[in-house]
Amino acid sequence: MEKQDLLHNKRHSLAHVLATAVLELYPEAQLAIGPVIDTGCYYDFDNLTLKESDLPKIEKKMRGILTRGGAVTSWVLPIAEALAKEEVGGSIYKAELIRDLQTAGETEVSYYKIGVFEDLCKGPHVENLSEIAGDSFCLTKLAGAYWRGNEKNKMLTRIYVAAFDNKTDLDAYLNMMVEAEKRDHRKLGKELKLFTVSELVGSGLPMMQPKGMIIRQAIADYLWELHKDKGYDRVWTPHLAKPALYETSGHAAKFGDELFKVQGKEESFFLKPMNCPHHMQIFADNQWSYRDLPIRYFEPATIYRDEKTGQLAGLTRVRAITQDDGHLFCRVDQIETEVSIVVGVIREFYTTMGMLENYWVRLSTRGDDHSKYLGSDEVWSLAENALEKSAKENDLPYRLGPGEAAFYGPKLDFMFKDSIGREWQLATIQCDFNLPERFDLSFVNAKGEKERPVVIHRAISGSLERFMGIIIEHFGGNFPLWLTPVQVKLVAVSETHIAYCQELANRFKRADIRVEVDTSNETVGNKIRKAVNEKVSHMLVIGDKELASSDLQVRDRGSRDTRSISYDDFITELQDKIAKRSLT
RNA sequence: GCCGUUUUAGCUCAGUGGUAGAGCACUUCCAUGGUAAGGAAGGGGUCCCGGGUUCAAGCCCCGGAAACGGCUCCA
Repeated sequence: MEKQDLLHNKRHSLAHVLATAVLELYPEAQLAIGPVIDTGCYYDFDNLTLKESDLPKIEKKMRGILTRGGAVTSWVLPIAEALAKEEVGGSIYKAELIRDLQTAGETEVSYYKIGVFEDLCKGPHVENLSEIAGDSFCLTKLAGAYWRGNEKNKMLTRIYVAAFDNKTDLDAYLNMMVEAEKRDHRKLGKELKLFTVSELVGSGLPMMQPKGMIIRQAIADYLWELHKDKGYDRVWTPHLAKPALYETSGHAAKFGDELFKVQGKEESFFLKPMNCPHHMQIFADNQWSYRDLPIRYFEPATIYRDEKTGQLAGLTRVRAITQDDGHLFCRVDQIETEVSIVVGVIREFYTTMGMLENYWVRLSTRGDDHSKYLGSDEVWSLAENALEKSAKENDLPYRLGPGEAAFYGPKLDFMFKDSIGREWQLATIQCDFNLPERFDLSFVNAKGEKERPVVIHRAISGSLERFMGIIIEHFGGNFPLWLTPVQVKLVAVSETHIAYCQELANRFKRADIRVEVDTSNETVGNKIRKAVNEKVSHMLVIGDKELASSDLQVRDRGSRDTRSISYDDFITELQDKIAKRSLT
């Protein structure tokens, strides 16, 4: 048997062992479902109220069951018989699963018996529980989870198990989690003073500290630089609009709960939850000829969404979101060219960030439930086909994502991996025939008739806040030079060297290098330690030796040694790296 | 929003119903230093908020907020 399959079986059997342990300790618990996941397995229970402090005794019970060991046996029951058995036994969740299998055309189902515990299960499992090492797993977390993942259903109690082949693999996994925690953007954001959250300001409303703003602005500037020679125009839109705007667009009906309402003296407004309707009004205030198209608007714009409190998180899920938003108004025959231009920008941006490796693209289409979407079937196939064709022409590694479309149109969603392999949905290109219809947008075609433009919605970084959170973790706080808040730190050995440090700092500043001088009344060792912890790109300790020498002694981030370089060469090196947005 | 956990000094955290603590940071003084923590003194508290129990609450109970781990959602 393949090693992977064996691990899968161990995890699967562990889910059953977990269920056995829970039933032994809490006989009234009702079983729902217990599948295998990437890092182990989980089991969902109803009629079970647990605290995290209950997990150790469940874990202990599981080890006891493994120690007793026992062969695993299985058999098959006709589906009607199985259903009757579960219904008589009062297992409502198992009965529901069986009824679904019945509807799907199954005629029989299998059962597995592990020790004394029987469960409906399609298998496969280990042959004997003795195959599972008692120290190869641990219970990691307790969570609520809706039955069948549907919010309308009852919330069950879920216990997660981390499970691997052996203790070494388990420890490696747990260790990786600890490493991931070290680069958590919330932790680094605090340590490096990049951003701040204030309970007084509000939940989901982080603020940029000066050092965080340097990074954010560098990204925003770069994004505009990537667009300015590609026919884009900058626009600006206010942060409020009358409800009628979103009633027209359909956002009010779709996202009503999540729009912030602003009450004026006489009128009420919504804080804008997105920019497309505003941009469409800018487009609409012109008489466009087909010769003018495409029209391309770009605006890094802050929008506001009243997200449910439980889903707010650091910078990655906030209530004030700054999108690097752009809307292209074009003819149908221009879609592919425009998509290609955007794909080019995306590739360039993510190459610079060192994230283009192993990316993939989801062609997000309409799901089966068409009531969730605007517009006719014809228009949707037109849009979906246009995007698929563009994906093929641009050699995008794409897969279909049914049900993942926006309510007004299909999308190409770009999924990138960060430096520790986590995947993020970032850039997006969306093809929209519906909002132009709703806003009655038009241009005059070659025949002198009014024609409806297509709108392509696109974002490269997605949101500046979220993207910042992601690159903080991607770089682990060790930003490439062009993004580093402090590019050069000067450490004065003693008071007598401060004047020279200031003079040197001014020369760096004139060369557009971000420099800081540590003049504090501390030992040199302590000042060096602080500079290292701040993750500055380059550090120069300035004392008598440097005063006497024409060369600089530079200590680069990540190195414990210094190198000797002339002032001019150093400046050239820095300016060159910054201009190229070099990753190293 | 739902399930679970957490909330004590600027930061990281200890504190077991009986006078509010440590390390780092900060201020002052001494030390004038050479590539990851020099020494001393000092200042700093709405123990998340609101109720309750108790002679007495940071600690126990109830309600709420926020953060975190999940679930759900994500234009």
